[in-house]
Amino acid sequence: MRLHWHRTDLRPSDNLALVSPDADSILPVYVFDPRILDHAAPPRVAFVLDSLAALREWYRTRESDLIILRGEAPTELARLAEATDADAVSWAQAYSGLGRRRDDRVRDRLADAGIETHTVHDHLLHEPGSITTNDGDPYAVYSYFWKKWRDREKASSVAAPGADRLADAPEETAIPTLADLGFDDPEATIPAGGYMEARHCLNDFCGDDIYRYEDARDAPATDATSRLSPHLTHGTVGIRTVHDRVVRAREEAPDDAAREAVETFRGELAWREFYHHVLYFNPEVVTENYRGYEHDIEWRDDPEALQAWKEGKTGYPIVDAGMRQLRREAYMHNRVRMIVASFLTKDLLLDWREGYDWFRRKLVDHNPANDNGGWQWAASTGTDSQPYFRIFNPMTQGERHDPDADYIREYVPELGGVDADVIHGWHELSDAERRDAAPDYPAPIVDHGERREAALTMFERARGEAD
DNA sequence: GAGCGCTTACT
DNA sequence: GTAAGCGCT
Repeated sequence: MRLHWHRTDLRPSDNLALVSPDADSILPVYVFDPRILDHAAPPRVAFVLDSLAALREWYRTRESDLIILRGEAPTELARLAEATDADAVSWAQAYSGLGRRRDDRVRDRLADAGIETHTVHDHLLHEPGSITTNDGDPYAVYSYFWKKWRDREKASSVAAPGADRLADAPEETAIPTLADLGFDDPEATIPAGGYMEARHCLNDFCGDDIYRYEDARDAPATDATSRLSPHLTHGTVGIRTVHDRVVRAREEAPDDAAREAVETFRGELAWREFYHHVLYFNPEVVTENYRGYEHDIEWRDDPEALQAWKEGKTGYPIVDAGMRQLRREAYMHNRVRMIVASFLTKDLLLDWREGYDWFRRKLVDHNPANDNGGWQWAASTGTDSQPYFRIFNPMTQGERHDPDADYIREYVPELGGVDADVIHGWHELSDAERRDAAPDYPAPIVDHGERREAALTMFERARGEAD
């Protein structure tokens, strides 16, 4: 008998370890480890609890059960393995430094007890090290990575294990509540978790919105995105299942433009894999700049500006709408994530780590690979060597991507009755005009033009080009 | 076959 | 500005 340790693979089907032929029967287990929970936050834990309930139900209808444990993973898994006479424990390979260190401790502890461990690469279509430059190095530029990733053969999804492969549970265990785990209720409404919900998301998206993804993905008011990100982060859907369904959508595409749109979405799956590879080969990026500068970047220390950003009260409507969406839904449209990240680092001149930490606490889909990759891209400390210094103009971005200001008005009620042209020109109004239009919405807390120059100077100094 | 200069493109 | 490919040595 083998234990399967579920972590970010909260699904029964398209789960490689559950169908690998090396065990006659499998007993599934999930562990709430305080060392890992230290880095978690209410939105993600709430999503996990929801997903665990669905997964446990799947096992229970097959006369097995998901064992839920609390405590340090090495100790708990060794104890359960001994109690159930399991001779092995399997899990899906982790790619973050924290996850790999934890898994090393588990592997050592189990080896001491004479228990085998099996790890499988399950989270990515192409594991780290399998897509490299012609010299064999990991890529630091996405576009070259994409060219190789795009054309490489992908594995197909696998079925769920048959009931005959599942072991009887020795005891019934309870799923804890958020309060049991020491978390407050999230302030946001958390999207439903679970493998069924993930399937719905995937099928909804691939039946319709995927064909206009190219044109509509950057319009947050339309939101023609997949909403799959929490499911991919927590593994309520398998990546092979997603890719198979996307390829089917491409085959069923009505025309070339629709086929292109599907390919654009496939590019987003490649970004996810690219950033996982980057994190795997550079685990320190969660706290350090990927790109070295000659001197430290002299980020400002401005707690009030940081607080205004977190609360969505910067006086830049598109930024504030995004930050309010985050608090309300534990989610933010991806285009707006780029805008608020650029604003934090290039307008408020605050360290990307502050933004990354807030996202880590608030996003239901946070994972260190994608989130860190996105933050360091916005902060100009990451991969991609850019020919120009990237600074988003928050007004232009708002006008271009939310022209009717529908997204802004949805999330910023103070601007509810205000015309789009007034909203997009908010920075140009006099105090009296602003009071007149929306008395409860703040004036811009910084001047974008001034801060743009200050950002350029800050990075010139870091490069050692100015004093 | 590594080491170079040249070219190309960077969401 | 710089990573990566390419062709040449």
